[in-house]
Amino acid sequence: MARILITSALPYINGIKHLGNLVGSQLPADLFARYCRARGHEVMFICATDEHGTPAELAAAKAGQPVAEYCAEMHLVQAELARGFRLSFDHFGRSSSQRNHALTQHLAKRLGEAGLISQISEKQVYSVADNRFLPDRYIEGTCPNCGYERARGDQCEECTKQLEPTELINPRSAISGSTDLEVRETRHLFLRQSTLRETLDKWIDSQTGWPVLTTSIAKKWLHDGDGLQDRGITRDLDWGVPAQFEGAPWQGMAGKVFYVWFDAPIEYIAATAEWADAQGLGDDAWQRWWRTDLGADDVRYVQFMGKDNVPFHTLSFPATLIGANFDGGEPWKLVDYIKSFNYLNYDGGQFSTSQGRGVFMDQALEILPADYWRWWLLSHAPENSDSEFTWENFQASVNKDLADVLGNFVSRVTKFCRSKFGEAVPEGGEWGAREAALAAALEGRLRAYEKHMEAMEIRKAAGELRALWVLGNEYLQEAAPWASFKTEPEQAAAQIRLALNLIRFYAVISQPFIPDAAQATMRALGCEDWSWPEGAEAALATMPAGHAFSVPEVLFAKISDAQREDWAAHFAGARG
RNA sequence: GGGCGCGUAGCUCAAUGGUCAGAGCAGGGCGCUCAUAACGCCUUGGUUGGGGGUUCGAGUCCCUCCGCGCCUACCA
Repeated sequence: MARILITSALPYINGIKHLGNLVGSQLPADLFARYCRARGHEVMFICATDEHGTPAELAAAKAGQPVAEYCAEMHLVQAELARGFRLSFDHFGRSSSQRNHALTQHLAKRLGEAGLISQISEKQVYSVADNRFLPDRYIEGTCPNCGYERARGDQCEECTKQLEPTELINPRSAISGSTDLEVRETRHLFLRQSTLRETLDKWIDSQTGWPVLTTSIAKKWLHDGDGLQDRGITRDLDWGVPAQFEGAPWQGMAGKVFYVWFDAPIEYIAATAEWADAQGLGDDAWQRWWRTDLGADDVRYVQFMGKDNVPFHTLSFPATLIGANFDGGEPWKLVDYIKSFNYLNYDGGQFSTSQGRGVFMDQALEILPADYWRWWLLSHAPENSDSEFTWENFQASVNKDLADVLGNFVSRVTKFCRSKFGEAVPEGGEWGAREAALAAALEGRLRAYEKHMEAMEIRKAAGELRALWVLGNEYLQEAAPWASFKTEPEQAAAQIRLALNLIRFYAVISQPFIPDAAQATMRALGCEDWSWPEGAEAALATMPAGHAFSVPEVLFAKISDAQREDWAAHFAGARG
């Protein structure tokens, strides 16, 4: 048994996430967590909402709510959707928690003591009407290069030229449209991660088997241009972790908060502390996952995220943890493996939150149960390149894989048994060569499935799982119990006894992908033995003759052409 | 502009430099009748984006061209 710490990138608080977000971090993390638990490992699976930053404040303002209230509500909404998709977090925290406030300030203080924090004064655009400093992209104006009138302060989307906000002609606030802008001086804390460049470089080099996507992005940031740059870790905002606090090794930061990308990853740790609090446990309960001097030395830590999050997880967060251990006093657990994902596109374009294009988590659950989405998304996870969602492909995959191959197998076996032997595992007969061959084939594919799951090769694992389902149909076709029943009912009984146990076998191994269907199947079988099959032969004898079961409801109803067309039209345009 | 990646069957995707480039779906044929008109077997389909090179051997390595995507440090 191993101890495995799993974190999913934190979903941002300002709205409901779409399926592209889901498949890029939370869903594959859940798959892995469920698999690890099923194999008997001790798992800590952590996620949280990322609640700080300008977009959260603006979303709250738009909703006419105080930001704290808005975040509290949206956190509940996201937590409910996570439950809807059966995301099995041990704790779903909030980056605005007291635990995160305390830990963020603690780590910042340690970094200050290590000499890794500097103060830099810089000029930023301030909007008088909005009463706030504006991030570059919240300033709009005419592009000095191409004349596009809605160019953003960081880059013109029309001609792709990178800009400084002060270069824009007729600049205005993208929030209010106000042109009452001025350049003001402001001081901020910077994380001197440039001094850790070599350390980070060596650390990344020492990792083996990381996805190319992960290492190439990290290397780019480490070596591009002048190399890794120091990064501002504070902002002029109200909502967040105050950068000025008792015992801080600096002055003059009153009214400022830490930048979200400083405090968000720290929330992985803080959320584990929130978990311990919720369980009524002491600090040692979470420290044994995060401090290698306090029990975490045998922990394997795996992170899941979309490619846009890679720089923060390969560089700034490790820099924070390494820096905080400058004197060897606080050895924090660093990540062992980063599984990163490309993007999922929607029917020829991108999912778009602003344009309401694509399917969002709440809408998805309104039209179909979670398992349908879990299966399609995971079996098409964008591991090697961006992948694409189309309704035709979704309908075809779900109908064929779930309804025909798996669902119909359960149906044909249980109904045949009910009509010929009644609703109990039949007795009599013996295994023959065909049954032994099936057991061997199942075991071979099961080992391959396990290998892919352990390597987090998600699409390959899904393919192997499907192939395992197919073996059942092949066996049934060859064994033909409907024929043997007429001549040798004992033989048919042995075949069906095996087939019923095979259904349980499928429920157990499929549970990480389709937990609800697995539950429903086990309930119908009246079986509570979820033990992972070590040997196929023994696993196929779990339910003995005489064990009562019932025929389950149809596990997966098919998606009709009419439904598909309806949804395709409905989700093409604006949300709602 | 710079960097990274991708381009393989109608579709979605596989293939440590090494048999005839594979699988699922879709298409075609046959079989079965337990089952959600489901299942099984067989089968059609490719100049691996174009061109050049290295090699005994290239989907894979190098160069070049075409097309697409992502990142480029103040969105998170």
